[in-house]
Amino acid sequence: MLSKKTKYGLKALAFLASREDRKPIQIAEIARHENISQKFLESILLTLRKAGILGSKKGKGGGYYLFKDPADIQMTAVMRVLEGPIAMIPCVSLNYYEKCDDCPDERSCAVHKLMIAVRDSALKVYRNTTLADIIQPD
Amino acid sequence: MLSKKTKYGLKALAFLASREDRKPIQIAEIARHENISQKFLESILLTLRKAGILGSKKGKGGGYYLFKDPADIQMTAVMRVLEGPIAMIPCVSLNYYEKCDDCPDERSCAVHKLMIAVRDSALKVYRNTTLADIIQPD
DNA sequence: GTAAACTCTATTAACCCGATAGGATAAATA
DNA sequence: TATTTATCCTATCGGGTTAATAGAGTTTAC
Repeated sequence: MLSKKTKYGLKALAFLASREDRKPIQIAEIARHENISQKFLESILLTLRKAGILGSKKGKGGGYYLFKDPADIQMTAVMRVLEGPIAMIPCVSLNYYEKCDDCPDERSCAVHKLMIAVRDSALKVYRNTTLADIIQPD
Repeated sequence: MLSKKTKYGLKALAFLASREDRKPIQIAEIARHENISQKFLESILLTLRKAGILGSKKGKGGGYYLFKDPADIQMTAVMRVLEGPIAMIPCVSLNYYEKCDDCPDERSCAVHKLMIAVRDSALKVYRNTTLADIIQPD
């Protein structure tokens, strides 16, 4: 399941990207527009800022804004920050590899094999999709 | 994240499929061979039986066995039974569709769009992979 | 009829998620 | 410099899910 954190984060990013200007938008406005709990959104935007995807400005006239052009923001980065590893199981994770305790031999593990295929297919989608792509109407 | 339920279920299926004969195998033997808590595995195998993927035989000499040929068991079926819907969010689920409360228009929703692509890529993998495929060595 | 094995329900502990609260910090402006 | 605006950060909490365990019930082979 996609977490609400990721869902809200994506929606917020899409909202920011859909604005022509790059002026800071306040949390409250994003929350209102996307029907998101403001306090929860606050923590999500903070995460995205720490990950270098958003910039922020404090004080009056402050808010959040995209750091890069939407076409330069890959879904791989966004998903990793919000949802965590793209792999469904640590033993096939590129960035967070971890061995299974119970598995004597990865090469002959059926789960491993299947999950490699799933990971690769998801990666392909995330790598080929940018923020610009998902705000376009069909 | 892949649940342990799914992981163990897949391992058990792979173990059953790797046996040449189709005689019933006891839970205890599968659990031992795959390093799985026997009681937990018990409930998983029961689920797979109710879903028509496994057959069982009670009493002495009983156990679980594959109902069909491994090449006829698609991962779509297994994943749906063990892990649930393949879609990461109900609004893009083929079999368990549900509208988001907060989303005024699906067609213009960035999350929707991305998740459709992810779902399709996962489906492609699961549909093209059978139990026979994942027990083969590379 | 007895032992072997699946069936089913109930319970538990641990963990994670979504949400909220409250104050600290920083910037703009008058 | 005082005030207002808005982000920053930590802590907490309820509820739900997951993984695992326990135990009694039922069916079958021999």
